[in-house]
Amino acid sequence: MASSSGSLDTIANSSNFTFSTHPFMSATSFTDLLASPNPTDHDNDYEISNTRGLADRNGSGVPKFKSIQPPSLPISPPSMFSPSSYFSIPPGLSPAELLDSPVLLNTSNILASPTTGTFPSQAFNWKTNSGNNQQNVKKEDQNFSDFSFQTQTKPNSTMFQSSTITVTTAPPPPQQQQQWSYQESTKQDVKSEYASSMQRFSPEIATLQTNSNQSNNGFQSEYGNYHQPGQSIREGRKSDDGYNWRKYGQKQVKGSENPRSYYKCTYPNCPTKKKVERSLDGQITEIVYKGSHNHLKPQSTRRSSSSSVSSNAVQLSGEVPDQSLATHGSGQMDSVATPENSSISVGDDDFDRGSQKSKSGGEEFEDDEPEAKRWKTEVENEGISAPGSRTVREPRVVVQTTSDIDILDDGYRWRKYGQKVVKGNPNPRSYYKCTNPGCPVRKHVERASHDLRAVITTYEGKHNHDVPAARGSGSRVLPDSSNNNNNTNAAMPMRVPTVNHHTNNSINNPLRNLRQPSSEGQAPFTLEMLQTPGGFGFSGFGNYRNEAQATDNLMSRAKDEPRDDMFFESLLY
DNA sequence: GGCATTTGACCACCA
DNA sequence: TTGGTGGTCAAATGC
Repeated sequence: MASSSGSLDTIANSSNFTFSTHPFMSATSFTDLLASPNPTDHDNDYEISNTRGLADRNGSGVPKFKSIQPPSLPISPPSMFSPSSYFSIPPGLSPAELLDSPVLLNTSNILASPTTGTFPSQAFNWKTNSGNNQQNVKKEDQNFSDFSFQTQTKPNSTMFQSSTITVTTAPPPPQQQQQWSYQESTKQDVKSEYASSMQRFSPEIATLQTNSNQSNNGFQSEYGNYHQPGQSIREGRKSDDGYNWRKYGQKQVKGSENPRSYYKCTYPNCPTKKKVERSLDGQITEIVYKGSHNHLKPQSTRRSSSSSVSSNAVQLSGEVPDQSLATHGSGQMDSVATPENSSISVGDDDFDRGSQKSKSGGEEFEDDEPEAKRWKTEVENEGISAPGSRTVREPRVVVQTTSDIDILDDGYRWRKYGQKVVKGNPNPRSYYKCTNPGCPVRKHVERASHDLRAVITTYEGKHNHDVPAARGSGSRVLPDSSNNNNNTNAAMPMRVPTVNHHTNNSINNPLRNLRQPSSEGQAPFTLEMLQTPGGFGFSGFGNYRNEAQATDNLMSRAKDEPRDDMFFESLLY
């Protein structure tokens, strides 16, 4: 429902953001690229799982929908072949600034869910299957830009990353491909990067940008990282997508001649996994991500090892000693804005849910499928595991739905039941209900109109049940047991007690929220809120005033919320 | 020595 | 209940 409320037309029409025609782009259609004899060269190709219902394959075995570049693809260097060159960025305006620009932010009313980062399904509809590739050409072009605007719904960095997605989605010229292979000489790396980006793009991982400066820094950092001459191949493999992975298994799956490798994120307690399927010639034919990173992307400039990750953790703990922050989301410290990676992992339930939605044929957010089955289902639904269905497949990246997804933000499971743009805020407000039977608790989330980096989460009602046990909770052990005030489930990433019929403004007091989760356990803030232009919450709370302003506005609007809910209730029930 | 990868075995899920 | 399959474990191996 809400996921489909977006309008591509709206996005496209409202878009003031234009793509400059890249020399290569003009020479090669997107579709052509997709049909490239060397699919893996288009590592930027990836497929979003939640487009499953939209994406399809033609009979030729070549996916009709190519991957779009993951939103969080590290900002590429400003080289002439840089993806960013696809954008027409006004002189003197940095990409980050552009992203911060109200123009960009306002170009689309289709915002990702503040909590889940969910985008309207149309947002990823750009790959909608249609009959043939030719038809897709224009659609791709159209949706191409649409997609970039969809990403705008994310906070700054997300938007920026999304923009990157758009860029890389464009047919990369041979030269550019080499440029894109910056991080690794291997095609795999690029794909992985896309996948990783996708991860961050996912709801579970709300990527946020602290400020333009940081953005720029991150830009440069990423750039420098990927051009580290001293990076060893091995290192590159580990950090192909910016995260560190450890291969823990490989299998020859039925129905495919390609071996499937299983990787785990090496970050302690990070549940993220991915499986990579490679063709016999070593080209990646499929990447499926499962779960979301609950940590920062390791500094790629450093050796890709746990040490770099640890450094991030230290940074986090040092600047944000608050446990609530650290536990918000997946139960561990989510990403923190850093010059390199101003992102926060909050949850990628959006993508997951989207995929689930497509799987369930309309029912949103069904997430009861056993985790073990989810991988399988994901693949099967994609039609990629069907024997004989693939010859030379386009590399694909699937953001895997995880059972954890819908509990990441506050420990409870939520079902989205509506979305609406309320007065005073152009940003849509996503409405959620607790999925526990009989539980009256609802919440709605929206981005502040004044500061899209601020997210207002309002809870209503009180949970009449405990925090649901996290599926696969066995691995979800909090790094600090003290975070788990409610020992109902030690594996729970975070418990967020609700407040009895009291509207909680998430950004009422960012500082308070950040440092002190309400005694009532409410988790009014989101990590995104912390990502203010000044790196709020991580860099000295430099932009607190903005937060306060947004809060004021939000507070005044909170009064209308009950009626909004009623509105949806009337519509949906 | 530390870390990642390999690979056979084991486990869980499902039909 | 059982076999097939996918996912994970963990010892061995390599870098």
